[in-house]
Amino acid sequence: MNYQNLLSSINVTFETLNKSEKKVASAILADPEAATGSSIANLAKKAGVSEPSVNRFCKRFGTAGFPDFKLKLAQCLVSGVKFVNSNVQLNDNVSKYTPKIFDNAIHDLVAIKNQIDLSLVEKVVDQLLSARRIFFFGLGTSGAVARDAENKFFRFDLPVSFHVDVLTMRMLSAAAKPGDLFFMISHTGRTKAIIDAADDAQANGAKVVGLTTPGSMLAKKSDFALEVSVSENTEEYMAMTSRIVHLVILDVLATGFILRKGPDFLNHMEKINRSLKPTRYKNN
Amino acid sequence: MNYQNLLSSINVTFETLNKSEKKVASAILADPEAATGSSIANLAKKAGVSEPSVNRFCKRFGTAGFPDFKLKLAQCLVSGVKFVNSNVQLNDNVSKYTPKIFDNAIHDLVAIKNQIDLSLVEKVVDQLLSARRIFFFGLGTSGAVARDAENKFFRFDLPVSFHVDVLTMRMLSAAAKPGDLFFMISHTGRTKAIIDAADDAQANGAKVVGLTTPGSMLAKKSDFALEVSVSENTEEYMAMTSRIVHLVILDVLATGFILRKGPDFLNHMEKINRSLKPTRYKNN
DNA sequence: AGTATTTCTGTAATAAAATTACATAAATTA
DNA sequence: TAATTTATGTAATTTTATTACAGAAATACT
Repeated sequence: MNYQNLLSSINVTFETLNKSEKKVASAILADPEAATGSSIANLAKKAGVSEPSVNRFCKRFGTAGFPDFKLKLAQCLVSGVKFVNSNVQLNDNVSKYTPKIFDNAIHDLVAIKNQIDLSLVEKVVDQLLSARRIFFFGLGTSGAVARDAENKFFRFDLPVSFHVDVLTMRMLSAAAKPGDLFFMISHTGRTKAIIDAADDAQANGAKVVGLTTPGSMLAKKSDFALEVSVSENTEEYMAMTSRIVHLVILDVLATGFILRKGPDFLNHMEKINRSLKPTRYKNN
Repeated sequence: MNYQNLLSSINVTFETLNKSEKKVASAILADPEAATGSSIANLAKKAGVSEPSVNRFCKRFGTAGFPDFKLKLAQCLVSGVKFVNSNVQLNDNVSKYTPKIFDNAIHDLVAIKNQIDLSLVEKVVDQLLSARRIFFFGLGTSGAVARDAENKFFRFDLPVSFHVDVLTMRMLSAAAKPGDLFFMISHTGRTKAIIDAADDAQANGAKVVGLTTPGSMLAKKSDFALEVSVSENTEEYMAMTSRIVHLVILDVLATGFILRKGPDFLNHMEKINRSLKPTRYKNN
């Protein structure tokens, strides 16, 4: 259990709590700030339970006891992220929905940061380093992510391309060869065109990396599945946080790539950055 | 006294402290993390002073007492630790650079969440609602953002398009009309093609929204400047957090748009979501 | 220098807070 | 319905923090 999302842990597990624990949870969620300042007796009274119930509650959430719980709660509040009730409501005004949208993104980033399989990251970096060619495939929202990925990775002196056209995807995967890397981006992991392309690519001896939801079809198929689970309901009004997380994971992979290439490689990167100078007006 | 920099307060005022207070300060500064976890007796022992001395020390720094002091110290560590040393180093391994990349993105999102001008958000939503046509312009990384924006806004039954081609940009801005909205995305805010297009569009009576760095050329020119400042040095190893923030801001705008349209509009959205069903395999 | 005064610091008592052990109550299962 | 498990509270204990006060150290003043 990580202190960064203590509040959201409480929120998420709320339904699994028993009666008195729910009372404690409600009391804390109602005013987390206040909870960090009050004594166990006070909070117990507010929640309408006994002091040991509060204590047990704290331990259930992986803290040493009440004082430790308060400490970690206080820390999780400082990051400015309140996960309580962060779903957008129909009657929200701008000062309500704006922080919620941010909080959702922040929340998911924190969650994935703590969940991400580091050895898998390394393996994927290995694949990127050794690939003969790299294809980023994505449709819809993930198409924008694929484009961003290409925009990042082409700088690495790699034969890389992104594709958002299902016919091109079919042709490329049908013509795949060992050494090719197909980097499939799909939030649902059920997009037919992507799944079919993954099948074809693998049948031809190419490797498939999937950036998708845990346990999805694509995740199961992929040689390397980067699984990203985002909070529920964030898609209701179209604020997809999954793509945000996908982009950051691609940043991580790109960073891993550069670091493995060593300091000399930075010259190459610098050359590319310099090339943009004439496209920009001077400052002021 | 601000708790956010309790640690630095201790540091700054160190010389003005008396003997036993200095001992306490040293003990805390030596290992602040440990201090947040220890009891007053423990810390007193470690510092070589009596317990009331520790207590007095805490009060001197504007806290209610030792527990309160620990709480605030813990909070200041959360924000402090993150900003220190969150830049990727050349010798970082995967377990070091991965959280740093995430932290950078999280940090910037938190910062912008607290800085964003809500009335400006509303104004831009107004513009989006009333625009005759909407164009998203962006190049390079911002091209992917523009693509993502289009992917979001076309669902709103709007004449919206995104462009990453400078010739097309020129032509569109040259042919702009009052009522058109040009949504310019540029991290640097100095990209010639974008600036030129903004000039042309405005000359033709169209409105320009800029999503860019504070005080940039584009920011100054824009009728509505959504200014996003991200932490320095994040671009060194190419983990651009600005585009992440840009995407989230576009989410905010999209959300504002939907909410203003009211509940009936959700049917329209639902229709679009349903349309994707045949493109996906069934779950399992 | 020596006394007075202020400031500092620790001891010991007190108060507050948290935890534990245990017993009873509630819920679940057989 | 009885047996068993799980949940919860009471009361005792332990830990922790604070306060009041007194003695020590430092400073200021004759």
